[in-house]
This record gives sequence, C-alpha cells and structure tokens, in this order.
Amino acid sequence: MVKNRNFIEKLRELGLRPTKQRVKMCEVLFNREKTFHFTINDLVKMISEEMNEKISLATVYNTVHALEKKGYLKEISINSDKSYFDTNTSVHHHFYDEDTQELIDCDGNDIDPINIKKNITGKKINSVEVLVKVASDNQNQK
Amino acid sequence: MVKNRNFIEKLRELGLRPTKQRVKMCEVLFNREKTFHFTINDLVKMISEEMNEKISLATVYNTVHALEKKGYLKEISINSDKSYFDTNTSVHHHFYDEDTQELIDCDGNDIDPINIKKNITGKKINSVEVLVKVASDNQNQK
DNA sequence: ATCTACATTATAATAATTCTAAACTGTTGA
DNA sequence: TCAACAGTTTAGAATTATTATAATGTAGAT
Ligand SMILES: [Mn+2]
Ligand SMILES: [Mn+2]
Ligand SMILES: [Zn+2]
Ligand SMILES: [Zn+2]
Repeated sequence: MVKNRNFIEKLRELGLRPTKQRVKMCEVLFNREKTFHFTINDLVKMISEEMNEKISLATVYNTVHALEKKGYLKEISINSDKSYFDTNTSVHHHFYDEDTQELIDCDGNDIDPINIKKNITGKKINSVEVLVKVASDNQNQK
Repeated sequence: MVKNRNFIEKLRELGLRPTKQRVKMCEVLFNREKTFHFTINDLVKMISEEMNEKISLATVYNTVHALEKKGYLKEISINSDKSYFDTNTSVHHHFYDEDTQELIDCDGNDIDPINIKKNITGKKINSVEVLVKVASDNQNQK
C-alpha cells in the first residue's frame, strides 16, 4: 500500500469504510519505509503506543483479515501458537529464527526457483513457500 | 516407530512410562502400514472410536508433544487455526489442499533439493521445508 | 430529517492449548 | 514387606487465540 498517502481515499477504493480504527491501523502498518512481520499482539501493542483510545482486539482481527483479503497483508505459516502477518505481499520465502521467534525475508536470489514435478489432478498450485528454520549455532556445544 | 510391536518396551526405552493411555495412543498412531497426518482433534476421535474409556484432551497433547520431542512425530506448519502432526518424521515437503484441508506428502523426487545461498551469521539451519498450497482448478471459472 | 439496509465495532462466546494440583508409580532403606 | 519420598503422569481448571453476534454506526433513499 502506498506510503505517506491519504488512507481515507485508499480504504474507500477498497470498499472499506475509512473508520478511525482502520485509518490508524493503516498508518501503523503501511506508513513506513520497510515492510515487516507482526503478530496480532505486536500490532495491538504498536497501536496502543501511538494512540490514546484503544482499538478492540476483535477489530484488529477484523481489519487485519479485511486487508489480507484485499491483498495488502499476507499470513505466514510457522510452527507456533500464533499467526504471523507480513506487509510484504510479494511471493517470497522466510527464515525463522527459533531463538528470537523472528521472521526474516528471503531475497529473490537467496533461493533458486522451486520446481514442482508432481501435480495433483484437478488442483492448481496457489503458492509455493519455503520456510528455513535457524537457531543459534552454539546450542549443543562441548 | 516399529509396527506391530510391543509398545510397552518401546516406550520404556524412550524413558516414558508405558501407561495405558500412551500404549493405546501408540497403537493408534504407529500400528499401521502407512504414515499419516492428523490434528489433535482427529486423533482424539480415532482414539475414542477404538476405546471405551476416553483419554483426556490434555493427556493427548502431553503424549503427542512427548513423542514429538523423542522424534517420533513431527509438527507441520500450515496457515490455519490448528496444528498438524505427521507420523512421517523424515525430511519431506507437503502439498496442502485448501479445499479439503488435507496434507499430502511430497516424495523425495517431486521437488529438487533446495539450495540456500544466504546464511544468517551465528545461526545454523535446522530445517528447510516447502509448502505447496493447491486448490480446485475450476474455482473461479466462467 | 427520518427510515432502512448494510457495515462495523467490540463484548461475549468458543476453540485451542497450557498450567498445575492431585493421583500414580518406581525406588530406597528400615 | 512395605512406608516414605521423589519424580512422573493425568486430567480438570485456567489461559490464550480466535470468532460469532448483538449493539452501534453510517450512507443513501425518500
Ligand atoms: Mn486468516
Ligand atoms: Mn509443539
Ligand atoms: Zn516476509
Ligand atoms: Zn508428511
């Protein structure tokens, strides 16, 4: 989503009413240089730091899912108890640091294109994603 | 885990007491020809079908996690609200059918080995897993 | 301005997972 | 033999993550 822009217009274009909750969330999510990864709880914390009134947790879920459906957020699968979201909606792979529980984007040329030789009859491929789990090198050292 | 075997011995070898709950769970999980994927709820259903007394949900979680730690179960990441587990503990990739919410194993030669060119300093790679999401071909057809 | 239909919010409910107190079991030593 | 004790295991209670829905808000239509 375009940075430093009137999110009111932008939300209207998407068919979403530009409520104060949504505009604030868009500012927190998209008014920045780099894309980033977050959990719902991270986001709630970020919002409350920038805002006096608090947005209800359910509304944060609602809006995140609305923006996901419109293609402005992506959900990332991790072996974990909570969902991660990504403001980088391009097709890309991830490193997951099991020590810090942080996601790191894989650049296009960090991993060669994946060639899938099998195909499931009647099904088409929607996405191909690689997850590389990493952890501290000196975990079990002598 | 070896099929058609005395799970009592086997559990003892792992340092787990062979309680009736655990032995029954091992039978349900490992006394079969092929490996399979399941959610905790799937497993509870399978157990109650084969057993009169029911095992508490917390115990199912405990035992699944114990077997996972011992390397006899693997957790699989999916964009979803529940965890999937796999009795196939080898390194392998998956197709995920978004229509039926079923996991399908990728054979070794369905996907070429993934070459990771980037490395995170001080971190070692623990796993590299590909998830291929598929869905019905004629979803949005004219 | 008022009505109406739909969109949105946020509380209440549910589902998934974990915590922990009570029950169990294996070991030790009288 | 068999308490006493120290883990271990179970499962009900508690917590956390997510969703359902009742209440509230809003954009036309009249
Ligand atoms: Mn989602
Ligand atoms: Mn786990
Ligand atoms: Zn990313
Ligand atoms: Zn598998």
